[in-house]
Amino acid sequence: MLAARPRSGYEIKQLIDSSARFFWAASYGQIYPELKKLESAGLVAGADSSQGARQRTTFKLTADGRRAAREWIGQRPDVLETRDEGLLKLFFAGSIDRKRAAEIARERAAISREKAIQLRAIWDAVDVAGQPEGPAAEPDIGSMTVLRYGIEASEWTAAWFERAAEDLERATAGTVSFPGGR
Amino acid sequence: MLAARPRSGYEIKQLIDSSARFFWAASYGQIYPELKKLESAGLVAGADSSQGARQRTTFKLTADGRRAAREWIGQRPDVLETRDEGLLKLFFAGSIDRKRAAEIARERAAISREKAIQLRAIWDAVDVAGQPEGPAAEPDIGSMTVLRYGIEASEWTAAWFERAAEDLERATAGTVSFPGGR
DNA sequence: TTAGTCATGTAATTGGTTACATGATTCG
DNA sequence: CGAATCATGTAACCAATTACATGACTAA
Repeated sequence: MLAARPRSGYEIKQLIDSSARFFWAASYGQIYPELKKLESAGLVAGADSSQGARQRTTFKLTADGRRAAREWIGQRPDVLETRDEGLLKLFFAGSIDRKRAAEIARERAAISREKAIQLRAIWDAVDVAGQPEGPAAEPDIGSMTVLRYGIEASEWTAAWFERAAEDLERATAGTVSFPGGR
Repeated sequence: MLAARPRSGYEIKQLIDSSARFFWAASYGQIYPELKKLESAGLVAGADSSQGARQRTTFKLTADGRRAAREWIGQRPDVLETRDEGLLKLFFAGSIDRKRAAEIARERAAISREKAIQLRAIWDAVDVAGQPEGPAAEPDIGSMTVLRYGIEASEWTAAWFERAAEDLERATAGTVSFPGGR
């Protein structure tokens, strides 16, 4: 995040919450100590940028830091972890409460639907803010792609679970057979 | 997992690794201590089921445990966390290494493609094993739904990033304009 | 004036992984 | 006979959240 421009810990947190949160969250308790660690490793440099009595430290990448970032981005992505309580509950519905399965699927659909709405709001905000500065602003292609993915994946997922809920309703109501199976 | 039938910690880990891992992972270092905690809370009961000299403890749900499970599954799913390094790298590509964006998208697609293949293998294994026992076996509807979701979502994601990689290639090669934008 | 936001930070705790240690059994 | 698998467990460590503490500035 410092590669784009110098920022304070507070700004980093804000930026995460308004964009990266849906695929990589972070808290102050992680950000501030990490900035200190990076500074003592010589990868970032902090400079006081207080406004009057309100304290503020902005950090920028050092040459080493920029090199480390380049190296990191050059490596093949590896981490892909998910904790999805909706899937977990659906997974166990059969052995704990069979008839709740459809309801869980519906709730899971709602979660994705809400997420899609939130991400769309971010998209619209960026879209409006990004334009007025002219062609030089160049809305960041990578982050916009990620955002688009977030929106479309959430919508796809919401539709998937809505459909699954219908199938499950039919299956749990009458016979045990599973429509669309195989 | 104990709601379906009594299991040992080892079996729980196996079951997770062969099905739930993709949306909720767990390690021995988590499972064994947790079983002890649940036992002292009276939610599960362990019984020795050693075969000869090979030790083995199977745990089953107590009445309280079953009640707790029902209560848990009755609650609306809440946790939905993701750590996706591919998205993270793509997000930063613009400020660190613009021309790597397409490559990252392609790598991200490959990750989802591999996942889809793994999940398909599980599906096929369950499908074969589940049938011979006749209609009484009743392949668990919830877990099969979850598995189907995993497969289809992974395939959808792989296709999405493949397409995004093509768009990014075109965008980074020539002009800065973003096809398919908005 | 007060609620909201800007701004930084730490302590306690949680949740989890990795690596290690041990040993039995089974199958090719 | 050796490799794989069954089986349990702990210690060290790491990553991260939550809650708390502090205080300045700003806009209604």
